[in-house]
Amino acid sequence: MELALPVCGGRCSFLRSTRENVERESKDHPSLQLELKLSWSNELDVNAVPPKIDRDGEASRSSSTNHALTDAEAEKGSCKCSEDDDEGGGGATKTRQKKLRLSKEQSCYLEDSFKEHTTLNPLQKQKNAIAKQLNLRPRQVEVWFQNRRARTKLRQTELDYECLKQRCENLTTENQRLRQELQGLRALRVPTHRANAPPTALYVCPSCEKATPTTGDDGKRLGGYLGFPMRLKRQLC
DNA sequence: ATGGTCAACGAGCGGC
DNA sequence: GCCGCTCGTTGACCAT
Repeated sequence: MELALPVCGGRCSFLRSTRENVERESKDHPSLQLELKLSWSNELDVNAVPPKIDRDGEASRSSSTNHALTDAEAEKGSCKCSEDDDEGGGGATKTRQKKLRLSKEQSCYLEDSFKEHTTLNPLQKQKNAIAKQLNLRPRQVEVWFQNRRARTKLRQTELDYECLKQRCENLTTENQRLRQELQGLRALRVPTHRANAPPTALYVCPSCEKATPTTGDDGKRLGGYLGFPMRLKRQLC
């Protein structure tokens, strides 16, 4: 089986490439896919033996997408290719990390943790526990939570925007309808309206959308009588 | 080739 | 001063 070249020359990329290639090769073989799925799904077993890789090409037990550790690396708590970057530290010789995607299993575990709490609890206990569980560095867990919160906020902003946009469109439509209605009523306007009956003003609270009819005096106080039998004003409750 | 996604980072800020 | 956060950005990776 053909293997992709290691991206950063380290074991992690090699393992990642191995897995991706295996998955790619298995696309046309459903039974093999099932086997692989089961194989990948074992990765979270912290008691499992770290993956042994056959450099001749066959992954005897493939690793996670991002960071599978050798025994030594697991003990050190990091599998990163550059050793001088633990916890975001590093000196003048610091080299940039290659950006490697987290595996599905790692992401799922982090998602589950995020569902429970969107922030890591203090004293680094949770962070370290998750990091240990997933064979990641605590810094990676921290960054993942930061980015995840940012994504949540962005999604919410997009949702809010869509919601406001929809409301704006609805109001525009309603405005047009009312204008047309107004034109029709203007054409039918009867003078006795002004003399005998106070005009009805309709106030709609923009927050609760509740419409409240008011007296003519209210209408005058809030903007003056326009001479129309019905008008729409917006005012907070 | 290009645009989207996401891990990673640095700056800046506030709480303790 | 330290720590953890948000925000903006960068760069690797991936799908098209």
